[in-house]
Amino acid sequence: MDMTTEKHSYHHGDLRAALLRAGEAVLAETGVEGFSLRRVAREVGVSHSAPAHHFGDTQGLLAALAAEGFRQFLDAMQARQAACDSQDAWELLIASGLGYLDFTLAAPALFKLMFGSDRVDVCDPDLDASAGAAFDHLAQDIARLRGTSPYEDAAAMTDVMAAWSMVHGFASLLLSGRMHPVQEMDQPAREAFFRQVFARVTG
Amino acid sequence: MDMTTEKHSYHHGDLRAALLRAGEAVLAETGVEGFSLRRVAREVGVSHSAPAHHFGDTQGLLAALAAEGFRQFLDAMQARQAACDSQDAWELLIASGLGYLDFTLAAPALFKLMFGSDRVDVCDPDLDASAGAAFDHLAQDIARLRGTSPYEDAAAMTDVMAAWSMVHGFASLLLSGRMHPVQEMDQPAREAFFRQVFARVTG
DNA sequence: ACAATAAATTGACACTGTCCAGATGGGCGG
DNA sequence: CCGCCCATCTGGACAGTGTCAATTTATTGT
Repeated sequence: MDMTTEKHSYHHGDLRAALLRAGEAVLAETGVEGFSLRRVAREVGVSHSAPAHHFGDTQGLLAALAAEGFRQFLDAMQARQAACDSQDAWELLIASGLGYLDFTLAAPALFKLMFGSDRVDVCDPDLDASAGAAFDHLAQDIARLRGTSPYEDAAAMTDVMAAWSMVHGFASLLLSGRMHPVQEMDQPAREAFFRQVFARVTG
Repeated sequence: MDMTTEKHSYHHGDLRAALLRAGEAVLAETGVEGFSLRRVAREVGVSHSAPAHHFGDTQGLLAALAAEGFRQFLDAMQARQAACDSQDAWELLIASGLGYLDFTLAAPALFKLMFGSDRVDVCDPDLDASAGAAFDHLAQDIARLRGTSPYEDAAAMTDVMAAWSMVHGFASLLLSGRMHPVQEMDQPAREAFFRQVFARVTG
């Protein structure tokens, strides 16, 4: 009766996890548009329609990958904050922004999938939850900075949207290849430039 | 001679323009990921491989569509500025931002193609030119506001990047469906909210 | 042990993009 | 006026793709 508890090896071991791992690799290699379910199955060494039993269709697997992506995304922001010397609220917000950029540059295809693609089922509850957790993290950063929760204070929510728009636009344009001046910078220069840009958010 | 729709010309007047028109419609209907070259050909009423003679492959047609998109994009910003009462530099910049949003919401699939897709040939010279023209427009807005050209003054270029990141992030998140509070607003409320957010850029 | 059932395979269908050999007909020099 | 060249367009072929249906395989509960 137990449905999907990872107890023992069924046929493959646990195909679901293997498919996710291979799916992420294929996504990184081919991009969202070139992503192929059959290719992922081939990579793992199972038949072409094995994935359907775990994820339904392509949208299902991509939604699972996007959900996993949002968790890594949150991790990247928290990692930067953990490595932050100061505990100043503003420095911590900057750290989140730098983590945002870290993730974007480390996993561009995943980033595009999470934010740009039509091929992912946006109604997936797991995806919605992990995306919500990432949003909450940013809201918390602003709450620490402003002293009020964005969920109660409209002005603080405006701050959240401004900060999010700024860092997301910066990351997104960087990936789109249309921000030539910044693209040629090395990492330290790019981060210094980002600090200058992001400083505008507070006013 | 006559360029209006005349039926069943064995060599079809100008197929290139017809393919672009149909391509835009198909793109709007199916999105980037569902875009199909054969579908476009079917829509126009020619054989499935006719488009290749004008655009090479799918990337070629999509690049042409993206280039056309950047021109409409520039038009949208200029239209808002033309309808702007004040000639104040700040108000004109805001108008560009509102035009940016107009275009994004009117042609979401085209927007995603222009900025997010891997399926477009980014080296296409026509695409590069029209994208550059749109960028120049924004640079001019900042030049008018700051009194110095971004191409000569690094601080002004930082302003350009900040303004562009902000409006692009806002538009992009709106499309991605992950900015729920703003999504439920009607147009006047959304524009008022955008003004609040965008005001952060100057400080 | 045996049957129920989840997991994975196989085959089919309708698509897709791209290549290639072949028709079609307009524009050009003669 | 004719006939030829060649860009334009056609239709078939091939290798992929996603998704559905019917089977086979192996694990689990009783």
